[in-house]
Amino acid sequence: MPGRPARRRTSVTDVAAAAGVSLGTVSNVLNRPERVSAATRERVERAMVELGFVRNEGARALRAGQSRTIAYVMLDAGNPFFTDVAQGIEDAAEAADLSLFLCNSDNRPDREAKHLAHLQQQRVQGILVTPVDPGADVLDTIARHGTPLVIVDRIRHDGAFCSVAVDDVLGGRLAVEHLVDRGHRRVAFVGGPLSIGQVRDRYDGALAAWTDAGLPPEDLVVVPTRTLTVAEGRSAGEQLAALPGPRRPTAAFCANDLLALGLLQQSTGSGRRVPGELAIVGYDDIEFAAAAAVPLTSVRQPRQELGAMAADLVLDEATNPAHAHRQVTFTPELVARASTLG
Amino acid sequence: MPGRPARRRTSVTDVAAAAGVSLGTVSNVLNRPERVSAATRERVERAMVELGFVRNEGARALRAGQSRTIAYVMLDAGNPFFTDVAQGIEDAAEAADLSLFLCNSDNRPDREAKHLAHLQQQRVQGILVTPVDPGADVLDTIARHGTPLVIVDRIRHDGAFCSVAVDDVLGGRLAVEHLVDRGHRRVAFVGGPLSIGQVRDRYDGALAAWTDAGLPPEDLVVVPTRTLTVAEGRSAGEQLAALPGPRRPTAAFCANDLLALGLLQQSTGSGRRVPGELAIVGYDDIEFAAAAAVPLTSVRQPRQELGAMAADLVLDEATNPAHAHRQVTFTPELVARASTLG
DNA sequence: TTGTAAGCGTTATCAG
DNA sequence: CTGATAACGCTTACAA
Repeated sequence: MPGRPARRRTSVTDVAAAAGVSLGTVSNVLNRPERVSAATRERVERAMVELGFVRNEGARALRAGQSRTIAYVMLDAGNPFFTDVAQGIEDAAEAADLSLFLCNSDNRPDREAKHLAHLQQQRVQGILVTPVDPGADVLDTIARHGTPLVIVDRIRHDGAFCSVAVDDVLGGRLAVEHLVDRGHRRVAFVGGPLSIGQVRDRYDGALAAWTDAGLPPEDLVVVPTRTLTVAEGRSAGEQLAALPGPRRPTAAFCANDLLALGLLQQSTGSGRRVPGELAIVGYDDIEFAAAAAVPLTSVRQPRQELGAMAADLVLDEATNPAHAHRQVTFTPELVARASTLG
Repeated sequence: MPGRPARRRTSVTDVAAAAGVSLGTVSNVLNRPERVSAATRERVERAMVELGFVRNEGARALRAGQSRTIAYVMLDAGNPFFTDVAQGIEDAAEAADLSLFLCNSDNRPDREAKHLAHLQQQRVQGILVTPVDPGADVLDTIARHGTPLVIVDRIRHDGAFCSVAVDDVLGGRLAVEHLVDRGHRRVAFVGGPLSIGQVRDRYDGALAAWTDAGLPPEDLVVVPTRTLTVAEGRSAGEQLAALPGPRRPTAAFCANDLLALGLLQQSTGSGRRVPGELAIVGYDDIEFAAAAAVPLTSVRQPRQELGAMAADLVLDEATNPAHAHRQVTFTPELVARASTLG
């Protein structure tokens, strides 16, 4: 078995030599084939195949001064919400003939910073990011250095970047209005930490709807969580179960679907009927929400549209000299299912 | 509000001019700082900050002849199994001081091919891929052109690449042995198409265990699916429910967890008790498996280890002249939970 | 210790 | 329509 192919790859020069033309002609075949006679072109193309020529994108970008790549730095690749957003970006990128690279910060600021630095060194055309902290200085630094950057699913209130997000205050409202409509008068808000803008907004919307309905604020019980994960949802369920009967909420609004699924599992697993004894509303409407054993009522965000819009915005910033930053907000929608409709 | 920063970014030359040194010195500050006097170095570093210098990785790689990036082309970013594999790769890559780009083929051969082509044009150090079709010619083409390539979670039987996978025949065995142990004498295998190597192997292992137990092959009923998704799991549930009582299996082994979750949901949703009337075993042990309303018995694959090993293999192929292709196989493990333990 | 110059692979310009 | 040449930003001998 022979070793790997030699270290140096074949270049336009090699192709030119093999085809008996100058390298300018090879470049023309690549970039303006119409300027080359059919015969020559064919000879060059044959040489390319024979030599296994692969264009060096780095050199090309170096010369051109810009690349054909954008990137999305995800907050949590394990959360289906973000992979759906990524899907939307991918489709938009494909339509614009751009390639998309995905990176996962996994909620870690250090990893996020590393990815961002690497991407700007790669001179990608633009960066989409769902940041750990939308206020973080790294983001400004990237933008200041000239790489277009769009914030996805978060808002930066100073308008320093384009951003696309969903109206989470409204989403929180929808969830609680639904529960109030179904007759619940003691409801838990499960989620945290409130320092996350999303969580804060959903809570604010929830509280607004609650008081608008004339209900006492103390009957909207906050069950704080450390993260937005299934495991934390389970432990929230234990906390709820520990409350004395009269103080125990008859419904819970969870800040995302992972929490809701954890809560659902803990509840049914320990014998509480859902929605009979505890109604549950999630947030995001990920695929697993509908697929849960008790299909989950959830607030749906237009995930793919979110991604597609973000892609359009970076592209505009990268190519349109008259670009102005925009904050685009989408409207969420409540999807009622069995977990509240018993 | 001023427009974006000027098109041209500051280069080593600019930094050199600003710091009053030659560009060679700037490069030394970047690459062999010990060769530069402290005073000069500091002057250069200050200039870098002031000018907002960002190293151009494309140019660097061009000159160096190699990049510090590897990539993983995922089969389905929406399947938590693959994001966990990616997590393992990311950790290994970080340890080796490499950056990882993720791409998602979304089960589409055309998208896979596009990503692979783009990556080899980017001259990444190596490519990890879970291919739509491990036998596809594109893979050979990549390798022939000199980019190290490792197949993840699939096997290429001709040994043309390194690969890491899990012993799926054994996994299938474990699942069915467990069910037989629990007394089941009529079992469904839910999964398909059998043209997918994984599915085929799991089925073969299941059948082997079944006949080894002295049970008649026709009592291991195949319920074919078109894809490995939650939706197909649900429709498999409907097919099972439609079978006349005596012909209806008392347990199902699903080719992955998404199918199992769909089946679980359809079953409990239509009033069948799990595991009382139908025991269910999944495959992959994704996080949602344990979090399902009836926690799912599943065959666990060492996902992170799979990813980490794959990263080690590409790295070896990229850097070790004596590299020889290896097929690494991991051993799966059955995790028994409520869905079979009633 | 610092500076100079060549070259990585590509593309665009401009003269033939 | 073709071919020589410069330039993109960086690294690395090698010279000063």
